[in-house]
Amino acid sequence: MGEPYYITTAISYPNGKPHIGHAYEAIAADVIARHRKAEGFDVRFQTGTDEHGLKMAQKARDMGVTPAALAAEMSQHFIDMCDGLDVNYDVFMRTTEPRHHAATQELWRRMEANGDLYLDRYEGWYSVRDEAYYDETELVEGEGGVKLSPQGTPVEWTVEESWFFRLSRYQDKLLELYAAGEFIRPESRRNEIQRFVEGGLRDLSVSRTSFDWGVKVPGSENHVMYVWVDALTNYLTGLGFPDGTGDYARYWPADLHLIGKDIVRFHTVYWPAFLMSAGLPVPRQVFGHGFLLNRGQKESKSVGNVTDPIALAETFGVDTVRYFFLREVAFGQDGSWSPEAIVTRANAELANSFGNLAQRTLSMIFKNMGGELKSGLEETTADALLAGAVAEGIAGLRAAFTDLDFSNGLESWMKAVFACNQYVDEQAPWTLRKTDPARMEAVLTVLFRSVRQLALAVRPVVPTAIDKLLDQMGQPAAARDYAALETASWFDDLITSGFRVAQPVGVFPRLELPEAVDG
RNA sequence: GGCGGAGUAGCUCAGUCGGUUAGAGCAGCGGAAUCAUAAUCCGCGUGUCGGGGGUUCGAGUCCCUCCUCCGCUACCA
Repeated sequence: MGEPYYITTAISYPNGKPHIGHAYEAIAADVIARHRKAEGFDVRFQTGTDEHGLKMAQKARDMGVTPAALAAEMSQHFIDMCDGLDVNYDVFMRTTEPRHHAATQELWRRMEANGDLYLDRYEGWYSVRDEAYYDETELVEGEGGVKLSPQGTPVEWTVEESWFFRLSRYQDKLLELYAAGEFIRPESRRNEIQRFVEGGLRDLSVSRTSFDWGVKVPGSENHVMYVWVDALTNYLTGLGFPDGTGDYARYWPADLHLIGKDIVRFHTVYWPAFLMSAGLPVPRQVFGHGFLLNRGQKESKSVGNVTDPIALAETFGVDTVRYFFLREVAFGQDGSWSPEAIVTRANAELANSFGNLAQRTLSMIFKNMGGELKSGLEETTADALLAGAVAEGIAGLRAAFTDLDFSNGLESWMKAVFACNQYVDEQAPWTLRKTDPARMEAVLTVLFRSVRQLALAVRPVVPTAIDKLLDQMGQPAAARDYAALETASWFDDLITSGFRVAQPVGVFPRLELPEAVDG
């Protein structure tokens, strides 16, 4: 067993179907998980749904179903999305599960035992019609200067009993946490949060009495917990907390919470404060990724450009979408996508450069060597240079991926692919076939080895296609992690096994631009 | 209002501690090759590095100022 590595996505609020942002985060997390597995880590990957709160209760009421039934139905859409995108999680956490209620209540008790919870009054602008509090800044002005909610409903200043968390106590400790290392990434987010905390923290209202669809406050049963206490705790529940042995002991604290930039504050201010209060270790890193923009525009129902990620994957292929998201977008920044951009990128890099390299290599071995590989062929300087270029490209990918810099990692990999195509053209095995057959065999063998290395390297991103390729190359299913890159004997073992390359089948076909893509 | 980020080739972006002719990919143009998914390889960029001012022997890279866009945050109404 390797070193433990625990990664989570944010849990999704399932009051609608998954959108492209959910898919982006899930895919990125999956690639991180697969990369770490390939590097030899003992990976635990958790995702899930956050099913409590007023909106879910309201929606269920509107639909005439119970909140629990609605939650079960909607949660399934997120499970389906993961399945459809090859997102291979270990745990799918649902906050409505009894074990989650138990875990959250235990966290609450520990915060209370530490003297950080107290009962007071929550005051704010409340809309009876919306059953929601609004911040002063959210309010709009109606006729005659009357204050209205963003939905245009009347609001009144309301006072409600609420439990409060002494967030103000944790200012210094949080600032120490930020200063110590890379707790918050990217750096721009860290700066923002740091300023926010430096500006002083107010105690946080952490319970509500205006609805009951949530985790009940221990000893205060007319209160349910504030959504973020409930939601954030899922990261512990999935490990068996409060049982401190087993998975919890092995995987907590989390190595990485991968989240969207919009919820960085909850994960980097409230969450570590809750954990400190409860006497638990805080996660090692929180990474706030950017948003995916549709032709530079945020997707929204009002604009009418909402994309169903499953439909996107069906149109272009799961591997293609995964590759595009990680290759095109600088991780941590917003990125833009369009069908044209996906097709261009996929054709240029996956189909034309790498896919065609694999195809021409395997095809020539099949046709000119009877599919049979040979060892002991003479190596030239050009061969050694190519091997070096491939090794360098792969090392670049691995280092960049460890740093969550996917676009540069894949760029490094592409440089190695380009080097291979240059090598093919310079060596021209189709000419050597007539002039120097032995050299041709050596060249094709070098290419076979290079393609294998490149395939293994990029497998976390495009697992299905790469597995199809590695199958055609006789690579054992059990030896496809990065350790296989260093295995000295694999080539001789392959020859010994009597493997022969068959007529190859392309794994990264060229794409046509579809007529239209929508949900 | 405060804090922070960004503005570099048609497009998307790199440009480390300031240092010789500012780079990559895509697109475009020309050529080579024909093993391969009409894929590949080679060659081709006179860009006001947002505007202006300054420091310096020398600035995309530092300072000031202005413009535009974005993020976080505050407040007034």
